[in-house]
Amino acid sequence: MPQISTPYHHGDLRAALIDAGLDLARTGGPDAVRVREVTRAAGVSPASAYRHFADHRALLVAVALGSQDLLAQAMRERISSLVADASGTQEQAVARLRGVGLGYIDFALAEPGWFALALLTFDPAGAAAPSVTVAHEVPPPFQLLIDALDGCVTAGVLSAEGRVNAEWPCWSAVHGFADIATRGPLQGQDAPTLAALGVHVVDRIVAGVRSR
Amino acid sequence: MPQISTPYHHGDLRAALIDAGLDLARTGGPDAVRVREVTRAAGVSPASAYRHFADHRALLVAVALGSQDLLAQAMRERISSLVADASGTQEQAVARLRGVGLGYIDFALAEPGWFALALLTFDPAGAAAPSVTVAHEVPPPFQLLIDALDGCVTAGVLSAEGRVNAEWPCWSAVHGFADIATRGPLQGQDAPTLAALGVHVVDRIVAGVRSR
DNA sequence: CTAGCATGTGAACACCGTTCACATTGCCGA
DNA sequence: TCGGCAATGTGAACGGTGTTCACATGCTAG
Repeated sequence: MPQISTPYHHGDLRAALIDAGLDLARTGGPDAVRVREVTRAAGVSPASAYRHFADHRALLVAVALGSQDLLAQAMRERISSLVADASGTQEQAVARLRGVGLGYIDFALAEPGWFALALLTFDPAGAAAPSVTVAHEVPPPFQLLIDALDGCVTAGVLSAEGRVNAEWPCWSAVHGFADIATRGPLQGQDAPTLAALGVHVVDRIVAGVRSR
Repeated sequence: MPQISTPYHHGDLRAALIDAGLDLARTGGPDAVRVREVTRAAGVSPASAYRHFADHRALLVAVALGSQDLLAQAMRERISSLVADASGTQEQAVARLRGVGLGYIDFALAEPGWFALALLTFDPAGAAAPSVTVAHEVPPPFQLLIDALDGCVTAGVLSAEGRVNAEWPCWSAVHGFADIATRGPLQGQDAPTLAALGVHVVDRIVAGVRSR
């Protein structure tokens, strides 16, 4: 975690506030990360948060970046086991593409609170870029998708023509399903059903992108 | 609009509050429909809202149902011009399916505030079913998708095997793109680009569902 | 050792959702 | 016709929120 300010009175507030925010968001979603609750959980005064964050939105974005890291980490672990498998590159490439989508969906189903919070990170209006240029220029989860699609091109399962703008159908389908399953009409369905539907969605969109 | 209570003092508050809520939500999204603001816009005391709605959530759901109707209406108008076209039933069926998806996307892009509000309707935890059984059992926009897919089966462009659970890939892709374009990284992109990407997403998911 | 500054605090303000006793108004039966 | 009743609207209040500001505290550079 990029931490510049040296610990003074507390030790490292800012980090402690972000951790408390992650705890609250895990069960309560984005609405649960409130200035007063977070500072209360950290055993500190509400006003102290404003020494480290400009306002409530800045705190929210900081916690959201944390949950986005968790999402990216879960996706990487999901596909790491596949890359170790040294089978044919064609199958491997599409397996990685599927793994990216399924990792995204699995994380959303397993941690809906964190997932809903991570979505705030994709909103450019909210993610204030600190001064110059920064990491998080393109969100890590999205970068994993781009890499997987590029891998499909080099492996020959996707033509150069089929590659252009392929990110959006893929991300749309996977993200849309995660949203529907998490906050929409599929909410509360049993886990096996949701997992099966998730696989179905990924299979259909991969087929659609390849059919070109 | 289902309106049971007879107008007493005001004329028809409830309806006036819902209208005011729609006005506020159009520019400000779901967060803008607040009890105090809505009653203020209607020129009435904040407490008066509680004669017609149990709490803030109930008011929000009522306004969301209104915006959902607007969404369904926009989608119907989008496909109505296609049904008039008496060409081959195969092309007609897939054109209707595409029209449903594009109507959904176009509405989201044209009215992001209303669209974000309409999403609340798909959440079963929020849409309180008044007593027995009701309309809105399955949301009208979703019903349009189901009908379009069934039409593809009868027209022969979709096998019975390919039809099962086809709603979810379709809705996921279209809804996911609408969400990404509205609140995500595509937010603020110019309209022609978004429209072209929307067409691309719809084309890919339709191809994916047909390829089975 | 001391001056200065980063950090944490307590109280206050405005806004929000919500409740409650009370005022107003239309309707319906005697 | 008229009186009462129930439905509707009101003003003030309570607890919660984000946010600010003067003030207290304690590390650290010189």
